[in-house]
Amino acid sequence: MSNIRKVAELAGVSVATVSRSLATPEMVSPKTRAKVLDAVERAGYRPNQMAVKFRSQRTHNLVVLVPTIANTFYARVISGIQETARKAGYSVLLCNTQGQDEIERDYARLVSSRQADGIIQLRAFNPFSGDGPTPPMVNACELLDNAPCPTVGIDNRGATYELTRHLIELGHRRIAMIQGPGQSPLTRERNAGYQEALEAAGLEADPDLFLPGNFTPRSGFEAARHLVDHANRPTAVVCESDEMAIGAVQYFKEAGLRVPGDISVAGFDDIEFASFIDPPLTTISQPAERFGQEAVARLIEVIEGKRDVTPHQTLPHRLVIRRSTAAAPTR
Amino acid sequence: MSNIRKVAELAGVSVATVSRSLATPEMVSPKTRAKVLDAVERAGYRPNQMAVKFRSQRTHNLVVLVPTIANTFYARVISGIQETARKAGYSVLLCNTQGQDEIERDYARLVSSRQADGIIQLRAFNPFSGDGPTPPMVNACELLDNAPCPTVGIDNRGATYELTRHLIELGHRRIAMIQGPGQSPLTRERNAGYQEALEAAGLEADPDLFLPGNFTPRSGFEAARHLVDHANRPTAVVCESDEMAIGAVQYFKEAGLRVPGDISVAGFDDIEFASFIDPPLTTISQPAERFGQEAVARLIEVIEGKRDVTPHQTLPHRLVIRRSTAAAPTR
DNA sequence: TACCGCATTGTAACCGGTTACAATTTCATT
DNA sequence: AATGAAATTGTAACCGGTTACAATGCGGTA
Repeated sequence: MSNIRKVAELAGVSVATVSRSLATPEMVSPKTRAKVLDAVERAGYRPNQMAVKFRSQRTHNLVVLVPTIANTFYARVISGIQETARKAGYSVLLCNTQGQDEIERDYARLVSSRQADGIIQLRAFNPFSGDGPTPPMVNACELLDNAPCPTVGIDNRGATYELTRHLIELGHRRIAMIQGPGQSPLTRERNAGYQEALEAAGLEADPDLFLPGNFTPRSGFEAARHLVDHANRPTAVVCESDEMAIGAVQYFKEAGLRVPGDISVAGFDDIEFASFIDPPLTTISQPAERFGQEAVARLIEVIEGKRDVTPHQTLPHRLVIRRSTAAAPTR
Repeated sequence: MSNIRKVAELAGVSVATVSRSLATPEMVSPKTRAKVLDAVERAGYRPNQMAVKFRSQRTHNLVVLVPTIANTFYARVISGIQETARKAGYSVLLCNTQGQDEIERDYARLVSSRQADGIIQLRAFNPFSGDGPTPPMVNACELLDNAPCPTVGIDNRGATYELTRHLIELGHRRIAMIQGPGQSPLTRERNAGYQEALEAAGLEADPDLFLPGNFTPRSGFEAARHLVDHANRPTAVVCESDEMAIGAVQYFKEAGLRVPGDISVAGFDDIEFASFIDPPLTTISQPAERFGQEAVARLIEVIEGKRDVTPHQTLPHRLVIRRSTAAAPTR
């Protein structure tokens, strides 16, 4: 494999001149540069980027921690990350972590071992906690409380409030909630928005209508089963993801219920399939690609040592009303 | 940032001994190793992996070229890649290419510039063509003809044949086909399987029933519109992806047709949503994660210079019959 | 012609590891 | 105690770039 010294020899100049011809051409006379470029061509020379990165102590790699790439919402965020990173000259090291702390800590070591300049986390977990000062990191999707890093997201509480309120305005009084996983701030925020909307309307929150889920269609399907079995069935369900909403709709239909005739279902995220199922889903649309774009922009600012990087960035969401929600059945 | 020389000084040994204590502990006496490990601890030393990679000329990075990460089938393949790569000590550089040759060639340079050891391509395009000898590369998903590299996939022709035959056996005579994008070998193979099944049953292929698509729900939706407008509407449709099948089903239902009562729809891939829509999709299940696993295994073999790496690997598919296909309506 | 300043080019140190080879130590054997 | 092989450790070159600093070349001016 040809290196800079071979090129220097071929061109009859020093290695420094070769390096400068490629990196800072304005420092080299046009005549010399032409000689060098010709030698580069003849030698089939490609700079060894590992050497460059090693020498410059800057890898131009970004680590992205994603719980599961098979989630279409995350896929959109990643597309945004990828696109912006590419434009800024960064490569993306994508890590599928299944939401496991241990795996995330493991991948986070890519930064500590200087294989990457920074990290974008899509989940509310700090893989560096207790490890000294946090390296450049940004959180996309979730707005953390007392975050150790800048975050990008929507107003989850407000969005869920709107979604719930939409159902209340349609006359629903018993409204169930199928939650996201664990006790992530995201789930907490959405739960809070739901509760607040009920309270504001003077409705009682029935703990039996508060079901756990994990963002997969299957978990929505299972949760729906519980609701149908419930003595006092709700007339509407808010789901914290479209995937779960799709699973729930499917269970209701299999159980012989009409959506939205007998029960209204709302989702969250507005994934592409949301408008291609029957009935098309009422949901909250999030600017997922922009999450990725902004997250990369913030991260690069941190990496480049910019001061006062915006700590929280709240992007706009949008309530999208489709046909899965309708007036509550008149008992 | 502490380096190996600081540790050596702290431990009172040479840098070589520090290096050996970490990389080949059996070459160092237990007593010395203990001293070194203690010094490593005290110095908070983390080896600079960029230096290691640069020196060893092996990056342990793999580039993955994916047309769009937002496709749940590709997402599964990537999960398989990721998992296997991780176990083998490789990191994955994920590149969303939107199926554009130029972007792919660009990312492929990550290998030529020695930022990665090899590349996994999910599309039928050789980003190195005309660039001298092809670096380590493997193609997952598509079985190329005269491939420049090992490939992993299913028997697309056979699978589509089975799927079409299933519809024929249900009594369908007019069967439409919504195709994949462009003239990829994958699309060609599937088209061929469809044609062969028709021929074998003595059916005429109507070119009007042969519609273009691009794997998205929207393209399936649009293609379905053409079919419904057609004077002599088909009674069944084979789609080359579940996404398109879901879009098609949605259009048929909006147009007042019953699926499968009036028209049967079959998909391809068996994505997670396939069983969570109404009606659940008849489809071909592919071992997507295994594509990724096997592709990585083959690629590592190539990288490590193993000879006679299996050139084509055909994995088993499975016809999954659900409720979106049924007997043809009796005129 | 001698001298100065600027543009261009060359020399060599450096980044942080790995490893070939040499030097030293250890320890069983004679 | 002397000997020698094996185990352990040290020295220094090396990977392929970048860049500080020194050296050289060139044109213009006194």
